[in-house]
Amino acid sequence: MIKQYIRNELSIVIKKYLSKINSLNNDVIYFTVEISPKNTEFDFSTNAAIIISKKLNIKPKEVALDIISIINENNLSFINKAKMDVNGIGFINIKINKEILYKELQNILNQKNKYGSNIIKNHNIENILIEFVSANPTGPLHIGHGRGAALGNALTKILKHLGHKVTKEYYLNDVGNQMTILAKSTELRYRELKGEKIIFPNDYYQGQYIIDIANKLILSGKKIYEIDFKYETIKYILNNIKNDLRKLNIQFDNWFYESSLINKKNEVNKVITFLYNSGFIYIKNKALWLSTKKFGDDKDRVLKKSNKEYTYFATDIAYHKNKFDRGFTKVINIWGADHSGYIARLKSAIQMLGFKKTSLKIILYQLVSLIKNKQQITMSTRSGKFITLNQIINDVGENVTKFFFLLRNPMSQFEFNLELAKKQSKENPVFYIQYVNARCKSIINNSINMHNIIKDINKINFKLLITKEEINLLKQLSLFCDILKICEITMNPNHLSLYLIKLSDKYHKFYETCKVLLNNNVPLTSARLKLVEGVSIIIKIGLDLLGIEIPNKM
RNA sequence: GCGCCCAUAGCUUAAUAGGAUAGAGCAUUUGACUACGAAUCAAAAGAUUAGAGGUUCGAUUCCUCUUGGGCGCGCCA
Repeated sequence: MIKQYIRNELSIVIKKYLSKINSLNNDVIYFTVEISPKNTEFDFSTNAAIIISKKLNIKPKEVALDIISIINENNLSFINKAKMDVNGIGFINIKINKEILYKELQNILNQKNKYGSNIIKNHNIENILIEFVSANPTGPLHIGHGRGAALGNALTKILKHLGHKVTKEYYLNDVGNQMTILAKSTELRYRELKGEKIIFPNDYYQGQYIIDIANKLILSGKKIYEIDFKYETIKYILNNIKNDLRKLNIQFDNWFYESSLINKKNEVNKVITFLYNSGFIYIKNKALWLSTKKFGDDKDRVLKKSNKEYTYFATDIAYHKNKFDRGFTKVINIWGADHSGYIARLKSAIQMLGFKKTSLKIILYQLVSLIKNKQQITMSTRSGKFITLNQIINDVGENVTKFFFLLRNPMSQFEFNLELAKKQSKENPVFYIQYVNARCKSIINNSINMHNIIKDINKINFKLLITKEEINLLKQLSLFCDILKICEITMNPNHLSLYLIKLSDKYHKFYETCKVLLNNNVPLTSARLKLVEGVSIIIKIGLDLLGIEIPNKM
């Protein structure tokens, strides 16, 4: 939390400054706390003076000098001293008290895998529903679903760790045309296998898995009139989807069936009535239209078709009302970019229902294309041409697959090059990080044979950790919680991945220069051992939050 | 045609609300295992941030245009 500490302390200093110059400015000031550029003796820098100078119309240099003198005159707990940047732009360079680094390491050692949890203040805790994957049960998961799955899973873990209440949900579209076509596809394949001559239409599901299902049904010995093709097909496909997710070690708290909104409670009807009474619905060409344009959509949308059927959109509104009615304060949807055009209408609808626009957060990720043998393969379930997620996991492993996604910004398009992924798997950053833990554990194991090692944290002299490599490592450790906060703000776990790589880098450098187990220096050995233990704890928490397993040996 | 998104080193990419000299990894070149695991470390080289304007103390980031790519524009789901 080191950046947060510094930020808090700076806020106090700024208040002092503002009262000193009799400013009545009460605006919230957003300033950055950055790691200082290389080749300075300072640890962090802030642009606070520049930001303030803009608001008050004073020269940044003057503001900076005033703030710096307040910092240097007072005895602060986190900031040791401050100085103006070399070019005199108005940046304030900050040197921290090393004590806070040692203190933070002690926090890590005391709290172990709970470190960083519950740093959210009570009134900021949200009850979050996060919906992801939600692939239609019309075929196996492919690589694109894997990206959504990895993202949702990691984000959930991070938000939970920070102290939010999070529920993971999979929305299952088990209604509509596509289901009818799916059932008929299986039935046709079944009859084909029974020896009938059939013509298999082009717009039916072409995949091999449909034939597999039909085969299974034949083996069951049931007569054709005894078989519920829709039920059996969905059951089979769903089972496969669950298996794939299990392989990635991803479990959902809820499987929400679209049909449940229509069959039992008729929630769709209720929502439409409500919207109608609120005056948001009109009739045109014998269909019911929702005036989503009023809330920023490109055009109005149909809720009930002229043939009396509901549209997908109508049930989706009911679904989202259902989410909020269950008491969730924040609803997160993770969608592929092909759904981007759908955001405006859904946001319109939830506002009509009286919910805040911001309580629904939609995270888009760009679609994944796959390169195999230098050929690009686009994913299409209907045509049956795709590489399944299962194949990828088998080829490159579940940890590498997940990390491959989590290392990148979700908004960047990326081509999953199968050959490259396999080739790189040996030099993959995952192993770089995991190797840190292996080295940590190895040292800790070897230390068992040493005598007089101090184990009581309170008796260890952490001030012995003074080399450049030790300090850099300690600093990196103390940034962990700041990174988690950034992941929360940006809703993007890739900052954590990058942080772990950076931490690994600092650790390997430390490992090369600072021998831990020294026969002639028990106090230093003990202190360094605790540092190693701290690193191991953070690596373990971090990888766990990303959903990646960590072996003690490799 | 309209809308959303993307473009950074040969390749894969980073940059938290506009901050200082744009960070990494792979590949290339060089050096380090008689110190806790060399799946590592040290070093070299590699960038006009697609192009052109604009906004300002300051732009990869914001605005406009151009080029190249992805996705979406149903009474489908």
